[in-house]
This record gives sequence, structure tokens and C-alpha cells, in this order.
Amino acid sequence: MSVGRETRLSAWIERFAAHFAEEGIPLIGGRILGYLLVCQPVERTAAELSQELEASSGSISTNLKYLVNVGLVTKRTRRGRQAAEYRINEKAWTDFIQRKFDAIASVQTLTDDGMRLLSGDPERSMRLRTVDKLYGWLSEELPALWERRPAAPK
Amino acid sequence: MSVGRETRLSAWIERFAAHFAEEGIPLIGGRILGYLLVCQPVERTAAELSQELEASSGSISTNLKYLVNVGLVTKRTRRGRQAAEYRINEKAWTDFIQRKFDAIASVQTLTDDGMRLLSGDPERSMRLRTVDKLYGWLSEELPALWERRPAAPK
DNA sequence: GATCCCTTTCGGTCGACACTGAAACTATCG
DNA sequence: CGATAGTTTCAGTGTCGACCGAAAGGGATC
Repeated sequence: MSVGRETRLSAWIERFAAHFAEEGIPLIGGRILGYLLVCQPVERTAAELSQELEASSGSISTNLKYLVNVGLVTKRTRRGRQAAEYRINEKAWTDFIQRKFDAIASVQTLTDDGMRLLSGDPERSMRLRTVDKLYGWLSEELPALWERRPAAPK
Repeated sequence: MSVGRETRLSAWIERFAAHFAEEGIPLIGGRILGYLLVCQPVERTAAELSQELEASSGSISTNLKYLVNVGLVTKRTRRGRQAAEYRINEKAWTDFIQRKFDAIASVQTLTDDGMRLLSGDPERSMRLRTVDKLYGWLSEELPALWERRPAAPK
């Protein structure tokens, strides 16, 4: 007997969360992301997420705040509804990746400063130069690559 | 009265270590990296690093092991010398970055699996599709970009 | 204004991990 | 085969952060 689609989806959500946990996103935050990517209907309240993901209301609140803050999740309040509704903001995923690229490219300022401190000592700055060159190249190419990214569909 | 070059270099090392601490590398590991990038002479023993960075021998040992393991530092032993000498392996920095790229591209397999689970339900898979497309593009472009990376000198 | 429902805040617990320093281990030299 | 110099292992400590659940906070309806 085969397992149902929903069961497999929740296993998928767990894998999804595990991946982002390695990148420093709290497990529950990752679960929220994965869940909001595939749930039907697309909008959920904090209470529903708490029940569905078996996490405390506090954890859900903290993580939603974080996710809304970085833009990956959107909060919507409606008149006549006490509960706010949350949904994935899949278009913000590009910003999420861009921040990663920026983090990589930002090392270049660091290596650059180091090179300045060692100026006039070519012998000693050889090692740093190799690293600086690499990051210099990256901080040229990554933004250029990013320009060519495909437009998100409406 | 201006501060000496060595003083400014140790401040730089601290900034360097702080950056990589945000990426999950232990502070002492980052200090070792920064220090080995600019020290003169280029090779140091564990004992010297311990003294210079004011870290316990245990921490130095653990972190050197880790850094040697990921290839960023090279260990050299010599006959007639009881102390091993460590030096930066600046050429391995490319692998270090490539691992980051691989981590990003690997999400594509995840989103892909998710898409398969939702196959036959285009309505529901819309959100995931947007993310999947983005990672699909990245896992095409990042390796291609990497091919064009400048060769390390010597 | 009172009640209800949902969300956020907050104190507390738990586990993970960086770090330390001493003890065990290894290799070199006399 | 000591003696010595250096490195690694390991148990213990402290810190940090994720998570929980209860209490406080804030709207909405009556």
C-alpha cells in the first residue's frame, strides 16, 4: 500500500527545512517556508500553522516575524477578521539569493583593506593577493550574472 | 601618534574572523585563516599560533584539523623537526567558494522533487514553480560562470 | 464595555557547540 | 632508552539560541 501525497509532502517539507537549517534558518522557519510553498489554500493563519506543523504558538510567531522581515512571507490583515493570514512571497526569493551573493562579494572589501595594509610589501602580500583577485572577480561577475536573471512571472 | 602596522593587521584579522564567524566558521578558525594570510614567515607551528592568537592549544588543534580538512590550510612535517608547520593554501579558496555555489544549486533537486509530488496539480504548484525556475536557472549558470573563473597564478 | 479569539511577549528549559587546560600521546635527539 | 618538545585527545565549563507554554496584549463582535 502506497503512502498518500500529503504524507510525502510533509516528508518533503522536512527535507526542505533541514536544508535551510544548515544555512542557519531555524527548523520551524524552514518548515513554515516549505509548507506555505505547497499548502492549499495558499493562505494560513498563525494558529493553523501551529497546528499543522505541531509547533508552539510562540515559535510560529517568532519565525513568522523573521520571515516577514526578510520578505519571504507576506502578512495580510483583513477587516472583519481577527486572524492575520500569511502566504509565501515566492517573488522575494531572488532577494534572498542576492543577499547570499552580496555576502560573498563583500569579502572583497575585506581583502582589499588587507592589501592596503600590506602595500609596499609585495612579497608578503602574495597570499592575500590570490584571494583578493578571486573575490575581485566574483564581485564583478556575480552582479553581472544577476542582471541576466530571468524575470519572475507576474 | 599612529598605530603600528602589526596592530592594524591584528585588527584586520579580527574583522576577517568576524566575517567568517557569520558564515559558521569558529572564531579561532577565522583568526588562523586571517593570520596565516598575512604573517611573515608564511609557515607557523601550532604552538606559535596558540601564542600569537592567544588561544588554547586545544582550540588551535581542533581548528587546524578542520581547516586542513577543508583544504584551506596545509600541514607540513619535516624530518628533524618535531613541530609541524602550517601554512595557508590560498589556491584552495576556489573550492571553498565552489562549495557555496554547489549548496545553492543543490536546492534545485529539492524543488524538483517537490514539483514531481505536485505534478498534475498546476494550480497548486504555481508557487513552487517560481522558486524551482530560479534555482534551475542558477544551477545552469553558476557552473557556467565558474568555468570562466580566472586561473590561479603559479 | 464585556467577551471571545487570536497573536505576541516573555521567562525558563534544553541541547549544541566553541573554548579551555590538563593529561595522554608521538616523535626527535642525546 | 630516557628526556624533551610539540601535538592531540578529552572531560568540563560557559554561552548562545531554538523552542515551549503561559500570561499579557489587541481587535472584533455582541
